[in-house]
Amino acid sequence: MTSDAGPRPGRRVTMKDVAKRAGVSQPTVSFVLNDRRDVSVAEETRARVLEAAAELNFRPNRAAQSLRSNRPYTIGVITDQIVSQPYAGQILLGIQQAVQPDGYVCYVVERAGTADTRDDAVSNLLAQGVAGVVYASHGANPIRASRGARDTRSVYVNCWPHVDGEQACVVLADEYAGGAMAARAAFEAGHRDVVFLGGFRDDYACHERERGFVDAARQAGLDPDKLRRVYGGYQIGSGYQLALSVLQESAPTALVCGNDRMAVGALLAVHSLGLECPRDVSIIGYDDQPDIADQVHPALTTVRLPHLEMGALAGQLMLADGDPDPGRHLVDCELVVRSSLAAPRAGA
Amino acid sequence: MTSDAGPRPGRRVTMKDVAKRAGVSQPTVSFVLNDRRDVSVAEETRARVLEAAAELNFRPNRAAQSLRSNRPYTIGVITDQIVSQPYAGQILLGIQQAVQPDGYVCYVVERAGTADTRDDAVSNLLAQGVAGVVYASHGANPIRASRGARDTRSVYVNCWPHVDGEQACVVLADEYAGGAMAARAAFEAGHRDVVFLGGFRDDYACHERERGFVDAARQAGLDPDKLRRVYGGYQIGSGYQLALSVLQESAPTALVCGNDRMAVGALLAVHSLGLECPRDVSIIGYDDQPDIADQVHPALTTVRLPHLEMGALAGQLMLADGDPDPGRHLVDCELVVRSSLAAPRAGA
DNA sequence: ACACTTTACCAATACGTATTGCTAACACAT
DNA sequence: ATGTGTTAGCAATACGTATTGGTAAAGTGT
Repeated sequence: MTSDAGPRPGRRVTMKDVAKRAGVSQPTVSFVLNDRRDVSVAEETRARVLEAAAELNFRPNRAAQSLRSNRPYTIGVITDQIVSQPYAGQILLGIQQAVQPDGYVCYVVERAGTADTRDDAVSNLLAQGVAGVVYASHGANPIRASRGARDTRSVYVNCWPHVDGEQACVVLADEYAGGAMAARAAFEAGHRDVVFLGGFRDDYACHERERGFVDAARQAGLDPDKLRRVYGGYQIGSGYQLALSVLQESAPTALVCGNDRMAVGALLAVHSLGLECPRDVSIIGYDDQPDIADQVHPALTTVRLPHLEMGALAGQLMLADGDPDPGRHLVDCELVVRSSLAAPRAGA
Repeated sequence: MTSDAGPRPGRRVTMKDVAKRAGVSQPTVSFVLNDRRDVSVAEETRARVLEAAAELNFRPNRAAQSLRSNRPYTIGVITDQIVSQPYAGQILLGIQQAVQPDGYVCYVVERAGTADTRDDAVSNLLAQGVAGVVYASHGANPIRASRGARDTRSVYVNCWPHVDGEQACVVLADEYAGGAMAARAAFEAGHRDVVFLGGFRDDYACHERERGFVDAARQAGLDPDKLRRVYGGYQIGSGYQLALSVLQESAPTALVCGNDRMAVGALLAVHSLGLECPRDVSIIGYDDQPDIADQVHPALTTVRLPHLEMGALAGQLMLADGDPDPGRHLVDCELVVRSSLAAPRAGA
């Protein structure tokens, strides 16, 4: 008969139930389960408590914990259009995996819509009493912290506070290194006439990647100013048009694109001009967007953005003791080699 | 001096603070704020309480509420790869918008990874004590409810329980009507030789859409068995290959695709054969995937999946009194007309 | 003036956990 | 035997809210 306990059956198991079963008091159970080594519990008692808790499948009531210790086991995640972007989930997943071992869960709020509904959502979130807020955006950019959230612990992923407070904790991809990586791949494959198809010119990511491109060109012994650099809008259509005009104007052997969607557009443009990739033109993307980069023909050589890792880092920073480590934390990108990049033809 | 209250400054405002300011007891505050009309409170007192609460910007402590009333203001959302899919956010957003007015909050758990980490995540979620769980998947399919969640109120979005319990509450897009809608658009534009480029053949969505396609053909006075129907895998590459072989074999004037990515693949195939869309071949997608359907050239005529509405419905069902209304709740899709569909050339 | 109902409010308590004293028992040295 | 320190454990309490069971005052009908 292992089932002597079974309290009021509809209720969840509480510490009191565990205490009764182990023949100790409720505080003792609390001490044991929280591994409070500063208060002494006999080893044998500890074992009995742990066993009882396991047998009853005890789960602490987070509401009671939060109430008592005034520490909510909840992290707010405020996103931009990010939720509607495919890589958004990666960041979220990274955060979750980082905080889950400590029993934390994420409350996700999309700040789409009007400013009103957004502030509603955020204040709803703060009303719940979160341990902190992670701001995550779809593209690295400044973001306005919600009013009322100024005194809340905050971590910014892929964005940063709009005001000039240097103490903000910011997690970013190392876009400069990523841009250099993409460009270097082209140069090392032997390309000399490489065009940079950037995204929004004012964009942080675009700017950094271009810096990387320029420095990589220099390192390859080329004059960056001789290489064309054009700008568009991160969409398939933009990539299509930019590539079309670039290819009609001259005959570069490689295109380094602002992201994978632009690369797909470039691919369409190459096809529509009767050329072939990578035989006539190599194409390099950015993002490693799932179901896109690896699915087009030819599959894209691209730079993977470390969204999972960025989320994980944000989660760790959020849980760290004291204020989250201020400053910019850069996470490395990774070159993903597929078939859209090849050596230029001998004649080129 | 409006600031006579300010209790211990670091603390959140509680009902006691409001009570003191309004000159009443804490229970009275509770009655007023919860609009408990069954207990009587003088109109004048009620007003005083409301004013005090507003002045102090009182927010109820959800942890305390949950503890006392044994009702967690929390809904668990368990997703599949959905978080890494672009439309996932739409479902989530829909749920949130539906439950937010009631003060509920969503905990999102991605069940990616091994079965172990998944069960960990889910049990973590249940340990928090959620009011219910919404299962959301990226493609309509059966899903195995997590063990330990069997007695929890559940709503399934875009999926259904793996076991044959008829009492499950399921929210699905009306894929049959959507498929018919897509096909009808082609037939009504004048196309006769239309090919169905399906996704996974065993897939629920593919099956339903094909049923819609067949019935729409019949209604258009065509013999469905004369129309080719081929199957692939919902990816760009699959659409590319299917379209390529279909177009090389005969000359259909329209392709009805399993989703937008397959449609993009089909577009690539059309281009690579030196044809033009929609002049030579019309293409119809499915999903209305953001940044894809509206960005390719030509922009895709497609069927929008009502993810936002499905999420909202799931949220409503979750909050309904009593058990969630069992059965399949179908949500309508919507035809989105863009330029990839045109009338067939006169000669065709 | 009396009983009875209604109105308006409050004191007390419960929810499950974490923490702060306190007590009892024992070990050890004086 | 006495003091001192350590170990092991529990009783009591606090967190903020919702609910139960009162009580005092006012109103109503005779």
